Amino acid sequence: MARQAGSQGAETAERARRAALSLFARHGYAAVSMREIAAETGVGAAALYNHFATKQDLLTELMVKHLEALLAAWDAEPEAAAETEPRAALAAFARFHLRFHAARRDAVFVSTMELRSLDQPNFHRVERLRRAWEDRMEAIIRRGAEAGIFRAPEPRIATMALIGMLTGVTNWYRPAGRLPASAIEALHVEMTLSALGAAMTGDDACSPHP
Amino acid sequence: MARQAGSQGAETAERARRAALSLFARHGYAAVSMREIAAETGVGAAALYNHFATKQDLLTELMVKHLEALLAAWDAEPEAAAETEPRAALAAFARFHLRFHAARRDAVFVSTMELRSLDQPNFHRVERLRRAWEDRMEAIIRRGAEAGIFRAPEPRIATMALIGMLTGVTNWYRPAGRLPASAIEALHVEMTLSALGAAMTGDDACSPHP
DNA sequence: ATTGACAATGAACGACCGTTCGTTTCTATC
DNA sequence: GATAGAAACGAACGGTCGTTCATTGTCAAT
Repeated sequence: MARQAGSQGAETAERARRAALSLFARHGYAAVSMREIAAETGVGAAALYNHFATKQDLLTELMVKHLEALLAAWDAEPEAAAETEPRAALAAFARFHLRFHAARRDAVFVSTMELRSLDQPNFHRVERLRRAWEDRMEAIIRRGAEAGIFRAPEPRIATMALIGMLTGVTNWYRPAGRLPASAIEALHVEMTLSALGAAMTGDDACSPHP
Repeated sequence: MARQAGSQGAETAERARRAALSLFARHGYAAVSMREIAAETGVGAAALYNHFATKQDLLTELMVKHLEALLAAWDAEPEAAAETEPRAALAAFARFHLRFHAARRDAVFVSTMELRSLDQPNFHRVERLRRAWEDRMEAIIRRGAEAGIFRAPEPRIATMALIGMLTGVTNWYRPAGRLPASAIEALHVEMTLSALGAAMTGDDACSPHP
C-alpha cells in the first residue's frame, strides 16, 4: 500500500504540524525524533520529507506561522489603532496577548523556548517577528508615557518586563486550576496597568494625570 | 597518559559542572552530548562517569545546587525576616532575585527551561525547591495584602506574575546593553511595587494606606 | 489508455548517542 | 616500598538519529 485512497497531502502536512507542535512543546525540539512525529502523524518517517525539507524547516515553519498569525490577529483588533487612548490600548493588548497565548499554549511554548534550536538564518527570521510583537507593545507604552499617562521612564524596559509577565502565564496556568481564565486575565490586566502607575480600579484618582 | 599529575577529582567534577551548565544553557539538555561536555572539561567521555552516574543525574545536580543556593542566600538576608515591613521586604526580594539571577544566568536558564527533561522523581525534587522559592515571595505579598498595603486580591497569582516578570529579565538582558544592570534593577523594583499599588517613588501619597 | 506528478513505503546510510568495560597510571597510606 | 583506591584512558556495545533512495500505488489530465 503506497498511497491511501482519499488521503491528501495538505491534510498529512497539517497533521504532522500538529503532532510536531505537541511533541516539541512537551519534550523539546532536540528530544523529539522525526520517527516519533511520523508515528503520531500516522505515516512513515520518510513521508515527512515530502512536506518538509528538514526537521529544522519544520520547526521554523511552526514558529513563523504562529508569530505571523499573532501579529495579523492583533493588527485586526480595533484597539490596535494608533488613536486608541493609551490605557485602553494597553489593557486591550494585555487581554489579547493572554487570550491568544492561552489558546495556543504549545505554539507559545515552542516559539519562546526553541529559539536556540534555530540555525542562524532561521533565527533571524523568527527574531524579527518576535521583535515586531514587542514593538507593538512598546509603541503603546511610549505613547502613554509621552502623554504623561504612564509612568515609564524606559518604555523598552517596561515592554520587556510586562511581556515577560504576560507570557510567563503560559508556564504555570492550567485550565483545571482554582481560578477561571477570566479571573487570571482580569488580574493581569490590572497589574499591567498598575505597574505603569495607571490602574483603572481602586484609587483611580491617583493616576499621574487624572 | 591515564591520569594527569596534580589533577584532583573534585576539580574535574567542578569543571564538568561548569561546562555542562554552559552547554545546556546554550543548546539545551537533549542537544548536548556527554562527549561534548567531556571535551569542554578536558577529559574523555568515560571519565565523566567517575563523577556522575548518568547524564540525567548531572542535570539534576545542577538544578538542585542552584535552587538550594538561591534559597539559602535569601534566607540569610536581613530583609527575609518575617517582621520586615512588606514594601521593604518585597523591594528587597525583587532586588535580590534580579541580582542573584543576573550573576548566574546559565543556571537560571537551565533550571527553568529543562524541567521537562527531568524524569519524574528528579522533577518532583526540583519542583519542591522551585515551589519553596515562590512561597517565599507569596508570603511577603500575602502579608502586605492583609495589612492593606498591597492591592493583591489573589496573592498566588500576583506572585506567579511578578516572578515571571523578574525571571524573564534573564532572557533578554545583556551586560553590554544600553542600560547598566543597576538601572534595570531599579526600574523592575519600581514596577514590582507599582503592580501591587504600592509604588515608593512619584505620587507616594497614593498608596492605599499611607 | 497513457502519462506524470504526488504521496506514500521499507530499507539503508553514516554518524552519533549514553553508557560499560578492562586497563593503566597516579596519589595517598601503611 | 608495597598496596589500595581514585581517576583517567581507548575501545566497544547496542541503539537511535536525520536523511536519502529506489520503488510503488493513486489520482488528474491528456
